[in-house]
Amino acid sequence: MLDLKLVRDKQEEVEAALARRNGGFSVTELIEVDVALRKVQGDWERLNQRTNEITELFKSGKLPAAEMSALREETKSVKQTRETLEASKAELEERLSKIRLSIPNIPDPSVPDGTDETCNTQVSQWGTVPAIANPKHHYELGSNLNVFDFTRGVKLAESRFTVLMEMGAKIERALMNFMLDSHSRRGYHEVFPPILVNRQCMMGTGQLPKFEGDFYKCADDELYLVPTAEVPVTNLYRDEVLEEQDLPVYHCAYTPNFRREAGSAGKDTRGYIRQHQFNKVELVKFCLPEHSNEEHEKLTRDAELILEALELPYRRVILCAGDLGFSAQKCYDLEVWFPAQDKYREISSCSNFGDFQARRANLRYRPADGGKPRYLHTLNGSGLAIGRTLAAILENYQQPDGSVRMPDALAPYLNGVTLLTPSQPK
RNA sequence: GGAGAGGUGUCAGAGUGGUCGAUUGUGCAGUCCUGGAAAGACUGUCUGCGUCAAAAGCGCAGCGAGGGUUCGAAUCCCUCCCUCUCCGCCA
Repeated sequence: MLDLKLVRDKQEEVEAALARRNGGFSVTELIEVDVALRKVQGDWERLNQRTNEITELFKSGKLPAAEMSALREETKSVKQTRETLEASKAELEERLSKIRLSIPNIPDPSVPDGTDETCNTQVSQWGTVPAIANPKHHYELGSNLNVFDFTRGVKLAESRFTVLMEMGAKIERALMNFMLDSHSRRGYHEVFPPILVNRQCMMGTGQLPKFEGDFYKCADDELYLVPTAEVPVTNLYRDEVLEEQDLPVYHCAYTPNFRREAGSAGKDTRGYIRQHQFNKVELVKFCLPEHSNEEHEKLTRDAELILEALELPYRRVILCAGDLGFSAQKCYDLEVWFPAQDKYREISSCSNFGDFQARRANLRYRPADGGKPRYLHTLNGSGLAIGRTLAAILENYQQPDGSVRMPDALAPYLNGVTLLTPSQPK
């Protein structure tokens, strides 16, 4: 949610910044409604003032009977006018909040121009792409190694659900623990939040109201399956005021994630890359506004360290303004190398939201000097998407005979298993 | 799921329908006192919106949420939500 005062004072700058996104957002209607609302509110407040005056007169004690009934009459008419005003006030407020909730965040000045993902630019690159002759896809390798059972996943749910079998299940669990342990060592406090969250949470981080159809929702309860741990973890401190000295706050969390939209693109119809349900370890930060850029770099670095520990080649790209997510003001994607696809694929997305989510979720901190509460800044990033990590390991660590080595970093988590071979018993 | 209790300011906890943004205690900040601290004394200490260049000031709103009664509601009535306790059912 944008700062209304900023929009009022710097309409043209805001509009120009929003124009860098796709979709042509305008704030003219917002301004109109805001002006109208403030006028109605002023009128309404003056009526309240009069009502309060009349109440005072009654309180003072003995009023002549004639005056009392005159005042009663006046209150009646004031009440009528007020009801009319209240109706339009409510309508304007509704419109205003609807508009505000549907306008995305302003791209940071350091975000490059561009219309879509083809305009994203590489910032850095790590590792060397392995030389593999005729690399197999992760889903071929994984099926042969009894890591994935795609067919039964569909039987149990529907397409884009997969059963992890045997070592598949174990590696997934190992990755989860490895990631959480690594981040914990770097100061991220681990939490394990509810997987179902209420509507307010989804509004707070910006998933709703705009993308209603993208999520799984309970039929009989106002609850949603989380599309990312970002939602519950960012909402941990919703409607709270943190102390400045407690900032920054770092959290890491594992959750499964559920996304309906995952199938709509028609991409990655095979394999384990794009599922309706997938596991992820998420990093979330709350910090002072003046530190969020620096914290963003550090957070992205913390996600990269997981890829480096697993020795997976990757690159960092900065998203152009047109590809930026709704709530983000700046975002780096980490893309891991997939040999069989012969390209880098997204495995982490690290965003700085500025105060956009903080306004929606009412996340504030009390300055150390005791001043008024201010909105803090929120950030998050995948650290990492576990399923894609598993897929990337299969492809990058594959051997010519169809077996797959395991990354050294996972050794403590795999009970000594260092190699997956097709002959492995079921 | 059944029965009961309750939702007020950092917390605890008052509040005959008007004098309540709200007693008091506690916490916090400042001043005094002290060699220093504790204790004690005093003062201050909620948030949002509007007005204003800004601050002060002023106005409006807020006692879980939403309605109703009334000249006037934290206080009365209705609906909803949430929390707690006991029972049941379970992991």
